Amino acid sequence: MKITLKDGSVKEYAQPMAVIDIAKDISEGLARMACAAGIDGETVDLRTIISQDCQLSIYTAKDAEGLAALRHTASHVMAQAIKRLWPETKLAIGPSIADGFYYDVDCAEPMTAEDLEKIEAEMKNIIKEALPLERFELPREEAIAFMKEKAEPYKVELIEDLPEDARISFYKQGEFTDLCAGPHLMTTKDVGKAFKLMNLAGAYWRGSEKNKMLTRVYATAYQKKEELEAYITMMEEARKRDHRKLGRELGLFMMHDAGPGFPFFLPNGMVLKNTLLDYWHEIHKRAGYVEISSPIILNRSLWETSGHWDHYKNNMYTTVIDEEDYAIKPMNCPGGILVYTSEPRSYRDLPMRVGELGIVHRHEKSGQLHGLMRVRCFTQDDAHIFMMPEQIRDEIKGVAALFDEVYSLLGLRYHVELSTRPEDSMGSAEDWEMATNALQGALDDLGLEYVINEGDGAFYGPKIDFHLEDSIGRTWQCGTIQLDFQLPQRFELEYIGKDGEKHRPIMIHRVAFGSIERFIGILIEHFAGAFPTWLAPVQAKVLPISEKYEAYAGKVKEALDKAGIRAEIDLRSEKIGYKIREAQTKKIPYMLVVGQKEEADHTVSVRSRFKGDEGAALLADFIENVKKEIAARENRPVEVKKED
RNA sequence: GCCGAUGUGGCUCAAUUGGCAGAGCAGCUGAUUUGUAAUCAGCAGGUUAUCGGUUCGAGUCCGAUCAUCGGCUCCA
Repeated sequence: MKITLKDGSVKEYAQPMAVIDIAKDISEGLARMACAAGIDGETVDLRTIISQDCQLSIYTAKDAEGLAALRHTASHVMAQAIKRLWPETKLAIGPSIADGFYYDVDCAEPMTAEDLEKIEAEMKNIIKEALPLERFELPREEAIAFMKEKAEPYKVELIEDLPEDARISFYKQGEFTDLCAGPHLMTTKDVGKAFKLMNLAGAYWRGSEKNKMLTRVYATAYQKKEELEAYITMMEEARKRDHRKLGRELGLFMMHDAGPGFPFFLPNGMVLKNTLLDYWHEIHKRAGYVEISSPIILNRSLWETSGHWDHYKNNMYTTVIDEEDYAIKPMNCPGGILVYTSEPRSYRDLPMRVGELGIVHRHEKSGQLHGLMRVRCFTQDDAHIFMMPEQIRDEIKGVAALFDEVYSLLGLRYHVELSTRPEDSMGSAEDWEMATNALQGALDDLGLEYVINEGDGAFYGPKIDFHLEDSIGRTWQCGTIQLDFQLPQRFELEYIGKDGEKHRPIMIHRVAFGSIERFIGILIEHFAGAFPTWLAPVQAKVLPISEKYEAYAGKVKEALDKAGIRAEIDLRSEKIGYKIREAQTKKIPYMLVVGQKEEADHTVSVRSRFKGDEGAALLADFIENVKKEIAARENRPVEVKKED
């Protein structure tokens, strides 16, 4: 194909097979695009062309697809480098992901951090070589033979899973060829310099722990060096907000070898926890919930009825008392159910919303603990709703709306997942359809966006999960709404209907925070420890300029105490700058500087952690304003200051 | 549980090839009495995660265990 460039010269190109061009020579790049897409290059200001299966698509350089192609090509370059350095290594898969890309490999010798540097160096060579990426296809059988010859068992397995009549595509760059659907950049040179190998991890082949564990090399790549640097800086900043670090610095919680996975809440953390629970009580009371408390240890026969003894025993702490088996509860549902069965129920009682702040213990395997996010003992802000089938949709709606209110108040971003009937489910198809429709209908009514996880529901019913983000973008399931047909049957729950007959209620299990511990972990990272005033363990700190003003400072503190504002006083013989610095690093919302002027005028000099020096205010006025701010549970802009 | 890494005062980190465990911050004591992000001096604080091994000698090398970190799997 001949193309005439802007300068009048004529260049000939092979039919593009895989093309992405982040060319500096825009006129040539545009010419290629014009050729490929059959459009007039001069009228288009696009920087990227990608071909997939010979179908050309055009993206701007900023498009996610363009970046994904860059990273995917980088992953091929990485695999090529690894094969050059250790030819015996077997390749598995190497996709682009949200923050970069990875490649799973099966290597004879364990890889080390130093190896990453070697790989990076070899990748630079490959990029310098500017190897063109050539796409070709083979029929399935030939493709299998091809990968067998290359002694790549994982690739063979992948191809064997493709349909009989499939034509399998490969991408070749120099001596290296990989099974791949594409798309890719035109040459290895186009990967550029903005890439970095991040770390090593283990990952099971095909995500199953029954399979061999492979070595996963994580890396990232960007189009521009500045973008890569910005990403690395962002990750460093994010690490400063790690709840484990802030939890220690702010005196919120601690861990101890005496109980791995069992968090200790420190005084400041308890204030935070209790404040959240006060809020929880308030909104649940308003939403028509009652609250109960059920025992932490219950006997074996109860757990057999609930099914936990059979299905969850490995995660349960059990003990023998007076020759009888007991278990510490891993979930609160049986307790709630026993309360339901404590007296006959009428349709008039339904829906019955039974809340419980239940402490549960689960023996999570050692490798899965993570600060407050994943612990072995936690408090669920649980509730069980017993209802008639026709009430499902409205109840779900009420619960989802309540969750949205909680997350919105705190400015938390979340995403919703709807999980549907799994293969080994119980209950009739009609029940499942009704329940799933109810969940979906409720989400639609509320206008909430959600993704559907087909077949990912619990065996007893479909569910809606609410996922929140931590500081480095990992998401954690917090809220969940689960419909349950099974436990009402196992416990033979009943209510007397309008018709005078016995009917079986349906249950919802739901948590808004999920676990208080995890939710606090999320909040610490979300606010970078600088909580809005209503949540801050210490809301104001009185800072006398010198000993001479201790008496007045004491009066100020007393007034704050009386007004219900959580206040402390700093009586050390330090300079005011030192006291401010410390209060600031402890992320206390208000610092009240008091000296001669303030004492004479009955004022306080207000320094806001967020806004800096705000000048003098009458003590009474300050108290009124802060009380209002606390009562309204005002949010605060999230910001991380330099020295925090 | 699996793969890889790490473990030194409360915290952050030093300690050349194996050769006397150190600093800053925090704490305590004293001096200082201070006006919006670090006043000065002194004191105290460690069985180098634990157990075992190699060695004349181990924070350092080897093994096991525990915990933590990054992932995988599982999950709130």
